[in-house]
Amino acid sequence: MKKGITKRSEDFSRWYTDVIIGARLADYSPVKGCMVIRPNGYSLWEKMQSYLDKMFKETGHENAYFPLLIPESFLEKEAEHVEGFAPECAVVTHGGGKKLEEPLVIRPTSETIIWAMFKKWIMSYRDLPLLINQWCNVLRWEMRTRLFLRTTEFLWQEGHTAHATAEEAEEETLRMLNVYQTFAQDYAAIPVLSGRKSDREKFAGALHTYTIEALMQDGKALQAGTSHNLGQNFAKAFDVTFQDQHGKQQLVYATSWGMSTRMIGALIMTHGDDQGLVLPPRLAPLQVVFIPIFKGKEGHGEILSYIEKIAASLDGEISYRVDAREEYTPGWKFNEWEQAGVPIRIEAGPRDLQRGQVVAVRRDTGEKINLPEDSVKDKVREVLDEIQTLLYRRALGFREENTTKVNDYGTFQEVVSGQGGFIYAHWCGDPECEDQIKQETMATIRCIPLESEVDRGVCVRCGNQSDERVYFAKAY
RNA sequence: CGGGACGUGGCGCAGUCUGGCUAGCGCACCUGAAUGGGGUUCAGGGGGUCGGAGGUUCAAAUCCUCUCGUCCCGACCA
Repeated sequence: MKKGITKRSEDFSRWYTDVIIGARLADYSPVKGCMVIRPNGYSLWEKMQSYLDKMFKETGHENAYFPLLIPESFLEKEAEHVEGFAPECAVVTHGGGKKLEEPLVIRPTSETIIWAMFKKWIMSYRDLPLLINQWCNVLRWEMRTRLFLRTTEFLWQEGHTAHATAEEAEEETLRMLNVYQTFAQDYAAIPVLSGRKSDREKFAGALHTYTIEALMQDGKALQAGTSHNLGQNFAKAFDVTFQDQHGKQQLVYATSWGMSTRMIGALIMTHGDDQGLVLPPRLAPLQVVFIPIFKGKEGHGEILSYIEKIAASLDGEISYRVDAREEYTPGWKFNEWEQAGVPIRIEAGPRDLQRGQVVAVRRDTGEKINLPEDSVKDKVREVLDEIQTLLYRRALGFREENTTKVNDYGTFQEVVSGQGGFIYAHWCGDPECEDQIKQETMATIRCIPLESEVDRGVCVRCGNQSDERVYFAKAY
């Protein structure tokens, strides 16, 4: 008997929502487009934060915090930036019961206020590079929202750096793209394609944008992190200059990069199954759950102390919990913890106690393994690693199966509307073609690979010369 | 903003067309007992005035008018 979760094959969107509700990651809030992140979801976010934060620090960045409210005029300083963000900004017009002299925008991203501050802090080349990150919430007034994927308010991290040269800025942009890629693959077990965005898809105000793109189980792509080379656009807009070694005033070069709670959506849609959430062990807030199997009224205490003893041997290295609730049956608990995505479940009942073993069950494969009492710790550690690896391989296999090299527009349209996935095809570089393709097929350019082998061909849409292939897909 | 649908205990719904019994069901919740290796069973129990306002009527969840809200589809997007 199954209830609660819609099958993926039946309705992927509903499945996605069911998984989130079932795993208690989040819930709908009274405010349209906003969500409440519940403890299960938030602890997952904290786990992500801790790894990312460590990587940011290792690459020389420091955390800081800038205000939520930004003078409206700041947003207007960089032409392309205004155009990109103005429509989705929430604006505060009143405060303290009075109309404000200048409206304040709730940050949709913090480039403007940060660069207003950078102007004060950067005088000389000795002040560079300036490497700042902030963890915060941002607000974007979206038309259509979905839990974790697109909500009006979301949590993220935004890095903002200032450099003396264009080369350094570019290097930084790619370095952070690489951090994101490492995080996605090694921690979230999500294979990603990295590359550059087309001009149409790039960040408003950037010279160019790099992205990591993941493929979800329904064949749609999801942008999971972006890194922007902002060139001197914001330095110009906010007049941020420094004096170089030769005494000359120069404009500063900038980057910014971000990863958001959307990553949780990516996690769900990459690894989840019809039973619910499946978490990669490295990000799972809870890695092992112990479930005592009681028989009759007697002996509950013995089973529990048997479990407690074994569980205690994991302490410090592996996060676990003992679910000793009496009011639920084992089967009920199995389902509940499966929905929550816990990587390993360990059952122990009278039979196990007698044999001096426990039964471990893998969330990813459902495989049951008998573990002798004294080998639990080593074995669990080993299986967690295996799960981590398998999840990545499985996802990678899926992406490979769903990446199609296409040479003509007919096939292109067929694949987009049929199988979906990534389509690796020639594009001439003309935004006009890109637009046409989007209108006709709903597919967009997800990324232009950084180093593609020279592969001469013709644009799928217009037939003009093309030297490289790009990845197309329908996207979230 | 355009097209469609829907608002009835916490959640999901029936009842509305064809006004009329005490507004019903499933899940969840509470109490008790048995059960316990894949959502256990039985018994008992609490909780709604039908999104809101107005109107028609002897009588409105049901008909009419207005209003508010939500969801889905499209134009925008980490």
